Amino acid sequence: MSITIKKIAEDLQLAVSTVSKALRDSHEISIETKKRVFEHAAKLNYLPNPYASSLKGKSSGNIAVVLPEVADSFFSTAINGIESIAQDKGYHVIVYLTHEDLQREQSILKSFRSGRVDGVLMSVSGGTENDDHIRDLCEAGIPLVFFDRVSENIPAAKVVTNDFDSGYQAAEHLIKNGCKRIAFLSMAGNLAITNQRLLGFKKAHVDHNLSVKNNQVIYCAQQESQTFDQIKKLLQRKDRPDGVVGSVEKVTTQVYSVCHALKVRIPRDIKVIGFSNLPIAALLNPALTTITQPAFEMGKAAATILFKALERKKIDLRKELMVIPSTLYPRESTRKK
Amino acid sequence: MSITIKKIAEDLQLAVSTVSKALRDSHEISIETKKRVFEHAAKLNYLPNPYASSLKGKSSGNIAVVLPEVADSFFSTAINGIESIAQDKGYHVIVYLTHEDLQREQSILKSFRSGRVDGVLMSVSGGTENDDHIRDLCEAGIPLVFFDRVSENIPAAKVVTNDFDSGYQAAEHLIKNGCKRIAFLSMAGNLAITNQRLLGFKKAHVDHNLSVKNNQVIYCAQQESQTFDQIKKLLQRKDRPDGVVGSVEKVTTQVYSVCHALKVRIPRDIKVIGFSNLPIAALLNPALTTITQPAFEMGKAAATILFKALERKKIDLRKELMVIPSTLYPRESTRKK
DNA sequence: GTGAAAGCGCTAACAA
DNA sequence: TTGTTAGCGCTTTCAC
Repeated sequence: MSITIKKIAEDLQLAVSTVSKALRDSHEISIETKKRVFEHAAKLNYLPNPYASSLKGKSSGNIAVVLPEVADSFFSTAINGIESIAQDKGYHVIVYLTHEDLQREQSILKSFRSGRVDGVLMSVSGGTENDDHIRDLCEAGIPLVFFDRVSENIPAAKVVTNDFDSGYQAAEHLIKNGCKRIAFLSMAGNLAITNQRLLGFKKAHVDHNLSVKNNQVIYCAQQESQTFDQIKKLLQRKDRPDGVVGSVEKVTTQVYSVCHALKVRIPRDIKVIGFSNLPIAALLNPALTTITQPAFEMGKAAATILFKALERKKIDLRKELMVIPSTLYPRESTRKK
Repeated sequence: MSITIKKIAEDLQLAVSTVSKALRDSHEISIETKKRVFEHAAKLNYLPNPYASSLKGKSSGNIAVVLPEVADSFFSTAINGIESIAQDKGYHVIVYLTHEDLQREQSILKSFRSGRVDGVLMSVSGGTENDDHIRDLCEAGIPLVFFDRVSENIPAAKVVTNDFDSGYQAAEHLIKNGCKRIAFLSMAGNLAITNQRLLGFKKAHVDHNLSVKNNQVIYCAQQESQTFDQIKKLLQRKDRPDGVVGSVEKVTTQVYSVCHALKVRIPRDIKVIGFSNLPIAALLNPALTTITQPAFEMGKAAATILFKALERKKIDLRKELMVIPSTLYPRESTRKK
């Protein structure tokens, strides 16, 4: 069996409580005794049983990261940021994937009320029309920090990028490069993030005296093959758009696939800009103009806020809102001529 | 405070043990009582405290996934596979990143002896020259399943792809398409996986009466910028290779970056094939010929083996070895003419 | 400065 | 079929 405090106590002819205190470097214990305890513990490779401490203490040493998916450059980079902070703090990161499924998200969040995790970082799934489960979690007193995909009406800490501005910039970039009929590829599910981007997109049109027709906004399905078909149909219209904004990475790469399949030339026939964190955007055919989010920083920031709340309870998470701007990288896919 | 068994017992005028048994659907308890307990528990939203059960039971309900990094299509897809199985089994997935750093890997593995996780899935880091820490973990009796990047000499379960064959195929593919001087981009750190691929690569050369000079094999640094410089130097040699095999994804995309920077044309000046799980390989400029590993399946398989071991202890993990073949997708980057 | 003992929430003998 | 009790490993009063 593994080494316990009891074993150390016996070996050293001390009481369990003395060893416990010594290990936590309590001032009640003499230097001498502490030294003996530390040395013996090190020799035996003693590791405290996390469950015993959690049962008493109340803190599990775990945080949850709830994501729609992980095979996406934004999320995998964000995990990196989160993990870097968590490792510093000695916390453990439990990853949960919702696959954009509301039911799964609900049952995952519900399980957090068991105390397995001390706090939650989350990017809501696209299927989340209903956010009672998130509200319940907050009301249960479990610290929650949203990042990227937030649930707007819930009073919790939020780390986002400047979505409205980015949508505006994306549209303006295309307009300045000569586009007149720009399609916006959103995602099904009424996400705040894509809504904000769409609002910015529309505002840019207004400011440049262009109108946005309803059929220029496409709500892409979660399923890849369906999205492909939707985009295909879009590009086969007789009034085919001359520009496209992809509101999330998955959708943007699909535009490329469809263009390749239909032999629609980028940027000549159609210009493409996408929200994406792909490190290889510049290597695509043609190089993809991107709005790139500070994924690593956002992960780090969200984790930092969460730990601040975990350490001293006084912080009011409801008021925390952090906006970290994205960057537009112009590349071949939106070149003017 | 949260709902406990004791609370349920009091409400229902039962003993805690009765409630405990009822909740586990024990046959000792009457249908009637079970029904009352279930209903009341549901009404109160009772969730068992995972620490209390773990303290007793011995099983934590957590598994660890130890990875060099997460921003890599192979690993992020593998996590998907792992998570899908874990969610089925009601297990929680704790992710640990080593960043290819031996020390970090050591301290992470050491922490597992505390019992926080019931089992470990791992892909070893490139810096792992020394594997005592892994051996120690196994000897501590914690079930371990390697996937993809295995430590060959350690007697633990392994899920790999056919690395030797894939290396062979990669080289042969280039040779058949006219390459005479093929470089192999390995990774620093003596990984079994890249070694196997290299051996296959060499064997293909022998079989086609070609020799492999030492300077055709490059051991790329962990640091991106250094790798870039190494590849740059390679492509600036007067006897520049006419083909390149990238043994891991990170290295392969770097070849593209360097070619773009140096205006070396693919496939005309140099043909490129890479081990990669990038879903957008076909969209690169030019479309990248890949050896694609069954990442999702490998993750799933590794998790399945681990859970088999966790459920019935009789399985001998040391003997488990599963080989799932990769697929070569020929694309533009290796086209003959 | 050190030790004895209670108890965190749950499970599993053993009793009734 | 149900209840009593001990104990998992640790922390935390409270005595000594």
